Parts: sequence; C-alpha cells; structure tokens
Amino acid sequence: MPIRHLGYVAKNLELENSGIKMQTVRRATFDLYGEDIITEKILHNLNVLYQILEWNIKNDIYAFRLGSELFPWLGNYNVKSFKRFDEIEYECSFIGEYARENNIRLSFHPGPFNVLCSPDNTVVEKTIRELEAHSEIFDLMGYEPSFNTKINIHVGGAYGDKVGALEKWVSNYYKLSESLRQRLVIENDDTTSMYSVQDLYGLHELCNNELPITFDYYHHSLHQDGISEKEALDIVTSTWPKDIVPVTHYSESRREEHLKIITDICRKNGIDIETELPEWPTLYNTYLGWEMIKENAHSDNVNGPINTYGHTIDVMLEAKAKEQALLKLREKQLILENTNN
DNA sequence: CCAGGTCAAGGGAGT
DNA sequence: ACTCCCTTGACCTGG
Repeated sequence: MPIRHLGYVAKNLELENSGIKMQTVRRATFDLYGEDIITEKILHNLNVLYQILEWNIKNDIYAFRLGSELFPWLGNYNVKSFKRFDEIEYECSFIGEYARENNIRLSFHPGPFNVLCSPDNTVVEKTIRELEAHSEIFDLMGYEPSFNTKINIHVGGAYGDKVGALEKWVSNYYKLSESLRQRLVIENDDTTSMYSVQDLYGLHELCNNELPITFDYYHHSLHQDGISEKEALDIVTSTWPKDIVPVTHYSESRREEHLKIITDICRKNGIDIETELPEWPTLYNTYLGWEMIKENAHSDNVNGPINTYGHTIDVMLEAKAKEQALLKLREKQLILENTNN
C-alpha cells in the first residue's frame, strides 16, 4: 500500500463546469467593500469546498489541497474581528469535522510570494502574517497543529547566496508561532539556483530536524543535484515524524506532453515528422510551438508511473486537468512500488 | 454572453 | 525591459 492517498489540488473541473467554483476579488474591490465582500466570498467558498469534498468522497479521493483563495486576501485582515465571524467559524468547524470524519487529508500551499528569507523586511512581515493566517484557518477547522494538515511553501529566494538566505530563513522561522511550525513544510525547487532536496536537508538540520521536506518529483528531475529519485525520496521521508505519512507532489512536463500529442497524431495518420509535417501547416505550427513552452510548465494530464520506492506516502497530483487527471491516472494504475532501485 | 484585457503577491529564468 | 513560470486563472469590462 505504498501510495496511501492520491489527491489533487485547488479545484474540481467537473463541479466548476456546472458553475460550482471558488470566487475571489480584486484588490480594488477588497479596498472598496472590505470585510463585507470578503465575508461573502469566504462563506461562498466554504460551501464550494464542502461540495468538492463530497465529490471527492464519492470518488474515493482522500487528499485535497485548499487554494489560498478560500479566504481572499488572507493576511490582510483579522477574520476574528469580522461582524459575521460566528458564521465563518461555524462553517470552518463543520468542514473540518466533515473532513476528519471521512479521513480526508487537507493542506495549504500559500503562494510563491511568501518569502521568509527576503532582504525586504516588509516582505518578511507580510509573509509571517499570511502564513499565520493559513494556520489559523486550520485552527478554526478544529485541527490540532500537525503535519497531517501541512502548510507547504518554498524557500522563495536565493539572491546568489543560498547559505546566507537559509540562515535568514531559519532566524525568521523561529519568529513563527509554535502551531504554525508544527504545520509548515518546505518543498524542493526546479532550478539550480534554488533549493534541491539536499539543500533542504541542510535547512531541516538547521531547524532542529523539525522541518519536514515535501518531495516534488518533477522539480527533482529538473534539479537533481547529483542524487537519484530514490535517494531523494529516502532522504525526504526521513524528515517527517514517524507517525505522519509524508506528502509528495507529482507533475509532468507540459512541453513533453505537447510533443507526445503531436507525434501521436502524426503516427496515426502516417505523417513523417521529419519530412512531411510541413505539408500540414496547422499541425506544423502547433508542433513548432513546443519550444515556446517553458520547461517547468505542468502538463494537463500525467502518465506516471509514480515510484514510491517502498515508502508509504500521500501523493498530490499537480496537473492542469485536476481531478480528471487523477481519475485517468488511477485507471492506468501505473504506480510502482520498487524497493530495489 | 463572451472574448479579451487585466490583475495581487516575490523572485528567477529565458528572450 | 518584458514575459512566463511557480501558488491558481478569475475578475471585470467593453462590444
């Protein structure tokens, strides 16, 4: 049973197509209407979330990442001071109870703008406020602080000096509340200037071995830093407490998916890519477009296999096609449990 | 009603 | 300097 829960993130396309979707507001709207519009959106979004969880249960999906837009402009207000806080609190605890009763694992992934090591103290202060606000939502949902309800971020900046940036990160990490630190986890990056699994293991040690690492398969493939996927997974799983199942993120390359679609079409129609493709201008132009796709862009769907190397983990799929991608992957059943290699 | 323009946050990479 | 990528496309407006 190597993958315990296979989950997806942020939204459900099927429900969205039937008009059930999260809402947010622009800054100007927030400034104009303040807590009234935020309250309205929060209550709406919690209702949508309930329907997503309900859909997930029906489809045997027991892990879901909450989008931060659940509470629009989180970190810019104290929800406890809102006139209708009672209602928000009630709905939150209802959701939390519902998720716990059904054994659903929830998590957050605050945006890439949360940078604990920024040289700009205003950014650090805003980051701390926003992360604490995420943690407080889990409090409202009735969760004890735990890595079961993780709040996942990246280091966020290197400034050409990873060591210095990490030192700064650690000093700010200890400014966070105890509750937040019992939820906060750190994820590996996809570029060499940023943080590999090994870099983060160093950070884990600097944080008294209390900061778990979320392993992102695809990011690792783009920034391996000299270690194999298996070695990386061995390392990251060791950073989680024994009684908590580690979480990993899984996605694939949009560029390769694009290329595969074109080559499949060509193969089916007997078109030789090297010599004959230019005779089909539309297809050819689409083909040429693949190089424009950024290397780190995510695909719509994923093919797997996801290799757990004998570890028991939860896997969050980060695919544009969301729950549809999950259903398709599950059909393919391409999940490996290798313990050797 | 819908397509297209625009947006709120920090940082890095590619052009 | 500008655009894309990451979290996550949704909001808002003009035709």
